[in-house]
Amino acid sequence: MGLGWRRPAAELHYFLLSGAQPMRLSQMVGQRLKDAPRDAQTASHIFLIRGGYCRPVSTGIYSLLPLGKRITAKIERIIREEMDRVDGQEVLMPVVLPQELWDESGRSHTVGQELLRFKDRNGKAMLLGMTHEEAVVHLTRTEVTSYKQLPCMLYQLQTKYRDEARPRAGLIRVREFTMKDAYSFHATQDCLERYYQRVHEAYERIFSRVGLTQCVSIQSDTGMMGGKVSHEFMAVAECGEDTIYISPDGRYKANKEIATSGLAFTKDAPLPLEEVATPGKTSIEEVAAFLGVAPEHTGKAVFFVDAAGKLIFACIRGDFEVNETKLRNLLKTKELKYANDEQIRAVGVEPGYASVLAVDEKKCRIVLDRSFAESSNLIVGANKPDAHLKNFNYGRDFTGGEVADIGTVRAGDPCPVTGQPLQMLRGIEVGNIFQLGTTYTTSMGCNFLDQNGKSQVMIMGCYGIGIGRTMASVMEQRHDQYGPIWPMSIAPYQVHLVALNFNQPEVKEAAEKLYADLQAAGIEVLFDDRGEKAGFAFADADLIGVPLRLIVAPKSLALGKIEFKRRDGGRNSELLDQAGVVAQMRELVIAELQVPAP
RNA sequence: CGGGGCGUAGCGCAGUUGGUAGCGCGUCUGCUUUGGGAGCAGAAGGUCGCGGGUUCAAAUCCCGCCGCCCCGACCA
Repeated sequence: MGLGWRRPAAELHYFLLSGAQPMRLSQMVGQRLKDAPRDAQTASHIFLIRGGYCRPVSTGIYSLLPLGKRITAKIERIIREEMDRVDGQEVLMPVVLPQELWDESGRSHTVGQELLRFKDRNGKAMLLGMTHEEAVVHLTRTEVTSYKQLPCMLYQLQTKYRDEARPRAGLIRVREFTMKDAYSFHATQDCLERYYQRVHEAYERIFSRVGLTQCVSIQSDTGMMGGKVSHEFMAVAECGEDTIYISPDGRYKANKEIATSGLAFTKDAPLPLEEVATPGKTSIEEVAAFLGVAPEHTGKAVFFVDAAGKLIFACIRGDFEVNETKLRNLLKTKELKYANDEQIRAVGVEPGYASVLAVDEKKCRIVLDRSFAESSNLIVGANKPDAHLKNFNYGRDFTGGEVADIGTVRAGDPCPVTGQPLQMLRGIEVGNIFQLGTTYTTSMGCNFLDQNGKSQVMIMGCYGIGIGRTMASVMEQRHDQYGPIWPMSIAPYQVHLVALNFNQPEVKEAAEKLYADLQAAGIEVLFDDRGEKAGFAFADADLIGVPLRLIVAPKSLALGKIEFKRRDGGRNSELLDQAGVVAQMRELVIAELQVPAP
């Protein structure tokens, strides 16, 4: 195609992608679109499609176009560097795995429909890997057999498939995606914990280097695994699926599933229990309004059915919501559904007017949130239609059930550590790290011989990062109304060269020369050689989001100048001397890559 | 899995009472333009999501299915 590629300057070779040619926009595959598909709603989804970064193939399944591939390649490169810095060794494990491997770990039975299973031509049960603990243990248990080989860490960048119930928001939640997954093996728990900390620091460097402006690590729900430590790295973004709470000084960070508040509840002197008529008032809002009190003076009853079909009677103060994850963890049940009226009546409770007083505890399990048990004189159901009880006091009127923290924290509730009001944010989970322990190494027999020649079970950690999701998250955090504003570290190109009035010989000549000189200086340059009108060219440049932009045009050229504009600088631009442009671009690129000049 | 919405050209959309499909953007050709998504002239591009039914006639009415999006549930 006669792209005029030249060998980059040796000292900058490090920063270039292998085989990364410069590109003429007239030849680049991937149209920019004026309108986004109607279903694209979040910023990253809109710009990923409009900018020609990727295209949908099926629900939650995308092809990456050259622009998107260049960005993910740079993210992957940064990840490789940081994984190598913590002594990781890159491997590649298969996407298609035999089910028998997952039978060994037991996960073929415990994982639900998210795991895509199929049979090969011989009828052998196969599956698509959604994570690779089994595969990596399969490798390690034969390759690593001595304490002398420990600790070790293997990582890969590989396609994962999860048959997600509901993909959404472009690349943020998909079914097929590239993940960096890493697995470490240790002889001792202490070694795992020290290594875990190193990976935590590597992750902080990764997310900083790829240009996330706000990324926090929070301790996360360890679910029924119990006792294991894990952290989620959350990119703060409005469209995030997870809710996180942070104290103003950052000392406390937790996600909705495990967050607690430092709320103190006060006990007033108990008043006599009294029945009041509340005809037709079944919800907290109705009852509170009807009786002229605030919701915090009421008690709410919420009914669930657990996996075994047992009814759960949850009590919480009227102004709080039950946190289903906390309740599920407390009950050690996998599944929790809202109960229907029939199921509620079956234990002798009147829906809408429920009271713990008349319940047979043998038929259902009663859990009381602290907000309910530690408040006084609450309005609760009278367990008969059209009536409530005033001045209910736990401890006096009822003593059964179990008291626990099953409430959802609200924005502004006091931090349990600092007492300051908690800030509530939305986040995208871009990575997680997990002290797995011996779950897989025990079940799959991954052992080593220690100094005494005794067989021991290896202790394991695992560490994931979603690549496409990271790209989308950076886009969520760094964009304006026109498109993304890429940081130099992952920008698809470093300089966007626009030629206006490209049909004029002097423009063409100057632009072609500048294009060649930028390449020769080792700079990744995207050359808009289409000769489109300025507005058209600029709108495309904004969608591509390259940090540095040079414009060759007749007016400035007549003065011996090249116009220079930053993507993050609004519409401001300055004129640079033609002679010094390449050197200046080189300096800026190097400076913004945050590495010392060679 | 529950609730809601949508399937007509690459993208965004219109299509009335049933009469044999159109607009804008994009694409191609020519000319004119050239600093924030230009103008004129011409052209290409459609199993109207799929299957069945009603009818002389279906994008339009009826039945079934599929796909896609949003909210919720679920999520090693």
